[in-house]
Amino acid sequence: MIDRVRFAPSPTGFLHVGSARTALFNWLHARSTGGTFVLRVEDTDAERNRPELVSNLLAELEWLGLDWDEGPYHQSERRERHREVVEDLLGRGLAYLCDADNREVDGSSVTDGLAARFRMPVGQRVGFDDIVRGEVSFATDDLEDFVIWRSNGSPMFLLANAVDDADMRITHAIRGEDLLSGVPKVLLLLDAMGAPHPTYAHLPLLVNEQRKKLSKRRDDVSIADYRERGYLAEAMVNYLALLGWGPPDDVEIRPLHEIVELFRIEDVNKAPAFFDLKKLEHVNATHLRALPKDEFIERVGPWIDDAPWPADRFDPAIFSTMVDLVQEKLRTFGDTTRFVDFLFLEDPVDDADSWEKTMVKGRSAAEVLDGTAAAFADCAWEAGVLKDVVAEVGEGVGLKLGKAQAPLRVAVTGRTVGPPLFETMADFMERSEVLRRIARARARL
RNA sequence: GCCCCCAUCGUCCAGUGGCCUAGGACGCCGGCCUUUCACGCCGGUAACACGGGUUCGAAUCCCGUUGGGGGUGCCA
Repeated sequence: MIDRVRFAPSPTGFLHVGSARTALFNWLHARSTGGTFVLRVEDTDAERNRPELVSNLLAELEWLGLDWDEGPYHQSERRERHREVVEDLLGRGLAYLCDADNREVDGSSVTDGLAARFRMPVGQRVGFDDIVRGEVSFATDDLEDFVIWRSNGSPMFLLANAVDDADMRITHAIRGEDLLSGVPKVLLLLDAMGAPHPTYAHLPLLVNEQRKKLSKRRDDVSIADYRERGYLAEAMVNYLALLGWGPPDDVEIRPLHEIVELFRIEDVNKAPAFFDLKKLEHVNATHLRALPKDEFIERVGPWIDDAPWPADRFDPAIFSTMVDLVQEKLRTFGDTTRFVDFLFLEDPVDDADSWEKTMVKGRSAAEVLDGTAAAFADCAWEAGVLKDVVAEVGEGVGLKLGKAQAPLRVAVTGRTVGPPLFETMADFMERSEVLRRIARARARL
């Protein structure tokens, strides 16, 4: 029998990184074992039963490359089946109807205004063998009768979850540890239906710096936000795979297809993992550098289209050459424009920190600008020559090239950080424009 | 409160009784390279929460303590 796993998100309007990690681990298990990955939308709550919320979710899963084999099924479309199970339980006395004050009411069919509760057995212990956690058990005496059908005529999550897992013949329920304590109730429900138990694997939670479950309010948890900031899908899934799992050969940064080969759900750890943006950036930068130039240019397109310069000043040919100079310096696609914007902007940006650092606190800014302006006026317009000129001017005021080029760089590009300066000026900028920018900066001093 | 889970460098991962004077990665700190930044290279910092057992031997097994987290809805 082949394994059947499912990702069963509740549509909240966006894909949360924790959910993405759960989806990824389910997908990895399916792909690495030749199993089936089912997508099921848990929208029993009427509030969440909105198509546009679901389509966002699907789009992000597709972006991550997590393709599903079945579904998406919608729990909201299975209400009759859920009702049937509830009424069966009522008929057998395993559940009972109750009113708004939680008083038991006679009857064996669900009616408007009445909820149904599952009757918790007394004195039992419900246990299971979790793939990542081992043996886990709960005493039914610590649990209470729980609602399985709402008075508004809809099934509750646990009921729908149990019925759907059974009907869809799910063999492995791989999901977040926050759902661990709901397992005994589901098991009891499955037993009542005479359905087999799936094997559970509860993944450690993703936590923030305070070691609390990642929260929508305080933390950056939206996959879409990371995508928009210029993170690569391949970096995102690569990093997510590293939270709670590690490759046996210690090679952390690698393509998804290799992870599929190495992944085993039994190797997942139990301890919560901190979502470390610094490491994500490192993983992303590594994948970004590895992109072939053509592909980089194609994929960075949206950020270029969105750049702060006037569209008619942009020159694709210049940009293409600049890619050779800046691709290795970037951490995300979103970083790209600030490395090249000075070439396409009328005037360089005014970056306060850069100005402060070189023009105000730096030594001899005026002398360097005056000296280079004078020498640039009639020297050969070649990178090597420009470099020699700046080195010479620097020498005159006791600065090495590294320091001497700083004011010039800020005058021309607006920033202390950027591509190699002399090559860029010689190849892509007019002498007159460079002189204009030097003069412009000099006037501000 | 009650129930459940967790516990190796700041962080992620390795380690499943001897190969551990605990390994890799991110970060951080030095150095090299260098026209900035980055990359690359070299080096460094830094951990088995604590206390009892079991054993010839424990990061690895057991118990307890402490700490942290999750759950405890007619949300999922």
